[in-house]
Amino acid sequence: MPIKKPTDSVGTAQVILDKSLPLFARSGFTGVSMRDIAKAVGISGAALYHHYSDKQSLYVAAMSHAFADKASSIQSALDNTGTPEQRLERFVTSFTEQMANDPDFRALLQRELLDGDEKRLKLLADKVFIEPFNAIKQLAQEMALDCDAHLLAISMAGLILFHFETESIRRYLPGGLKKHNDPKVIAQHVISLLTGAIGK
Amino acid sequence: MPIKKPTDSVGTAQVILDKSLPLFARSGFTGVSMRDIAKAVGISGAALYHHYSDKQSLYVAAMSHAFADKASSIQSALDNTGTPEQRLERFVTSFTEQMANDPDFRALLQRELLDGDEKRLKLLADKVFIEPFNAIKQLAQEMALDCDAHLLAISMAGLILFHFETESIRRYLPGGLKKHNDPKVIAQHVISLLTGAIGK
DNA sequence: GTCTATAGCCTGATAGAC
DNA sequence: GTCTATCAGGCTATAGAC
Repeated sequence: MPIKKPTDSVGTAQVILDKSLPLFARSGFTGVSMRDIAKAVGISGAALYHHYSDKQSLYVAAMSHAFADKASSIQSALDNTGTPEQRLERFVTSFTEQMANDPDFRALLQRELLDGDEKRLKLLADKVFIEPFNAIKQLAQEMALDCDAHLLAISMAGLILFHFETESIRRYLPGGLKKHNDPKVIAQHVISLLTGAIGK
Repeated sequence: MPIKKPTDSVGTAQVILDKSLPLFARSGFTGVSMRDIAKAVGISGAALYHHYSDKQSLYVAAMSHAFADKASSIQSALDNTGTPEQRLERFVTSFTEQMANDPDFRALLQRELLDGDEKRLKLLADKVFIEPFNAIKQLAQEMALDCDAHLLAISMAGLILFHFETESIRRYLPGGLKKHNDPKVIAQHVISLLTGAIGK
């Protein structure tokens, strides 16, 4: 049971992050105003500045908060037990499921790749992706010794993420079906492709 | 030699599209002001409204213009001569090269996938991607009869595009090298992966 | 910590001269 | 077709009461 603090400022600061994150994910930094966030939180615009010095700080805090949560859950799919094939299957299935369940994270990631400055991208890399990326690289190396592990690790992530990125337009492309948005179907397809079952 | 028009409005309207496109690609719809565009073109803000009724119309016109150009050049890499393997190799090489040479198109595509409304996404699908997508689907079918062609076509495009999407962050990920941004290296990697040379 | 009020700037868009 | 001038409103951020 947490000790009751003399002020409730910490609580509000957290609520601001939680409420602003989906707004930033949906509309981007320039597409969301401090008024929008204040309205979503249920306080006045001026009160936001009691917790964060400016809009940029609020954005970075919201982003860091969201990314810190993801880092550990991605990592959890990467234990070292079993054959490389089993570990690949486990990782792809888990990562696909996690991405499917978090559209806000996906959108925020895409926006950062487009608009993030050096500092924010380095934060994103260090805080979220370096550890799982290294594990995937190692996995990639075990499965394909003669292939550039960095390239393959990127390809693995891209194979999964691109299906979600294109969800909005696949609806208008021939052969697009509901099941193509099912994480189980996507994961199985990616596993087949990566294990060379396709095109051989 | 074109007949000289009594007005030069067509010329200016085109210049506006050409100058505004890189701005929209770099900063997005909400990140660019009509004043920014006017300054880039070299006319006053008010003059823009002589050519386009509002900001949204200008944006859609610029987008359509850029996408119309791309459609034919993507299509040109998809003739039907040679074995499926040769056709795959030719398409991947050409598509990768084209994407590498047009960062504005890539950025605009990513932004539309994030922010495009139904109407714009349908336009993008019909005007740019349906034809090449069908050709890739057919190619995919010939190379992997038991695999969902729609899924595989998306994967092929994703394998290529994701390497460019992550250019900004791969710099901070372990094993990232300059050569990973070379379209020849990327294309060769994707071809290897798709033809099952990796992971088998 | 939160409020109301507001400063100062930038925005999309328009009016009307030339 | 392009200009200058301007409007009405939204924006970030601050001041000061409670």
